[in-house]
Amino acid sequence: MADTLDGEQVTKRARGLDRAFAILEYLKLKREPANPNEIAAQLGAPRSSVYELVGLLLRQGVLETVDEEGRVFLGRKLYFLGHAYEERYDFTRECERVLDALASETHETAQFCMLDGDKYVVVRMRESARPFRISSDIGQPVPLPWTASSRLLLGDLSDAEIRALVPPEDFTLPDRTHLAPEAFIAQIRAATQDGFFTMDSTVDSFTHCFAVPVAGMGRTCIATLCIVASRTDAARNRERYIAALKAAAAVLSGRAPLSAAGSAIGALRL
Amino acid sequence: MADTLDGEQVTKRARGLDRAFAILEYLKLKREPANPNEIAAQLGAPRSSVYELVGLLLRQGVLETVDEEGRVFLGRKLYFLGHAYEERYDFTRECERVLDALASETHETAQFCMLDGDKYVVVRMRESARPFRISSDIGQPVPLPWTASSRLLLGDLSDAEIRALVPPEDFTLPDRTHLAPEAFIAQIRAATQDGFFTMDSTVDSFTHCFAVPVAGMGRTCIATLCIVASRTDAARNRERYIAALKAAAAVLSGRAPLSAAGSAIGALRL
DNA sequence: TCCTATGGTCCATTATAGCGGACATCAAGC
DNA sequence: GCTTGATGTCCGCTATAATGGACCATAGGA
Repeated sequence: MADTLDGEQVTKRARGLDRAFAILEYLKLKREPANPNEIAAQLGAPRSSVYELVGLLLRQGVLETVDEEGRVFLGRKLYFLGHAYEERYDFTRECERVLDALASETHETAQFCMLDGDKYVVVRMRESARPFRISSDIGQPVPLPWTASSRLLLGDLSDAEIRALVPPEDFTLPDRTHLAPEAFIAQIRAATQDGFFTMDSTVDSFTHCFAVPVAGMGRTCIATLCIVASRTDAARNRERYIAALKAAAAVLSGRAPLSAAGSAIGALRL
Repeated sequence: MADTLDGEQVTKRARGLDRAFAILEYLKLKREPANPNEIAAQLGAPRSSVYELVGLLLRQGVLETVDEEGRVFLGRKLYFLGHAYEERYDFTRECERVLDALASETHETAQFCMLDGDKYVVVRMRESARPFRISSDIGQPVPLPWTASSRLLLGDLSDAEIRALVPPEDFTLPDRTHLAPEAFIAQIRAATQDGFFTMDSTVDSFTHCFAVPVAGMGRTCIATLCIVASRTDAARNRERYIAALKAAAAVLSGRAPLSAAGSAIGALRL
């Protein structure tokens, strides 16, 4: 497997730092410990390199040994760094309150979502009491075309930028059907115009997703607020949910971290 | 300034990975954005190296650009990685509940603390409604001798290991007085024997700290639970607080992450 | 018993990452 | 205007990090 962030030119040797974060990313995705051997195999990276990197990361407390078989997982240091990130933006507190309000008002699952490179991620979430499980966990990257939010998140990019950003394979939906990039872009333009987007979930067959943009930093959409509801609920309460989302987004708009703005553009620079 | 983790032998060139995490650590401590120039100066690192590293970390989303002047801060990717760490241990949920119980029962600030290399850190905290501010933020490293918890956290180490672990300068307390290592070790032995330790805060003049050990993974203390109270409250409720802490620790003991066990030992290996 | 798969260490080679220092820019102070 | 300091870029040198592959140990399975 090649680099996740593929650099400008094809180099023979990978940079230690990039490999290190590939290891962390792998563990984040897998969500359970692994031994260096396995990590190397899954990453397609040289074993000797991975063993060395893992050793370094262990020394730093960025990885931790989990059992006697040498398996490792993400370490406490990452927790502290993540905590410092959170603390920086009192914006996050605002976000929590807005999600609470949304969830208690609609009794549905409410999410705050952003771009992470060329993927969509849920940043914060308030789960409803409803029995069904949600598609995506916090921080787990999801191909953009699979999500309602992406129709808003990419609103500030040109057609060419969108095509450059989204990997071709991401246009294949979970049900193996293919979404034409033109159709995707058309939906983006319409959604950005409307100020909301809704669609049936692509990852299950019984939920419907609502998304509205959170504006800020001179961009029309640096994040989205979403509701995930059962399709029957969604049909019954469509207008109410959209109104609730728009009201919530109004609270948040203009308060999000500046850094959010650089996200998609940063990915394009590569 | 030399490496924070000083390696075995003195090498001329620092490793990129170590520098990178030194940068992250610096920003975590500073708790606000900085430009690469300043980071390099503060770290005593070559500017060209720091500029390159910062560039790489920005590409990874581990750092984020914060303003037009090129200042950077910790990035969203760290938040996601930290979140994955948290999620891994349902132990954390248990911890939250225990802290809530402690806080509501005592109306004091309750903390869950661990070792981080050769420092003490607060991992989780429930702040009381009392007006005074707490000494230490989550994830901020504090010299061990300054804290009540350290008298328990180091209980499994030998005298020699303790002397090797704690940097000499850390024996100088915030009020500039010096604590003799022998006295420190004697307190550790006594506290470990007693199963608790209390002392007036070293960082302010009006609070008193209570700490009890959380056992697990074959060690007598992998973490501590603490209460920070005003000195008058502390005197009035001493026995009650200790009892509450011991009960809370009993709930947690045996459930903490295995990885915690490696912490102090790992630091000694260097 | 041998054979194979899995997990981990070690080492020489060489591409390159980290470094130092030159250079450019801009703003402030005198 | 000239100087100074703070910021960022660029480039060549060389110490060394990343690599491939040999090697070893262990555990099953045939």
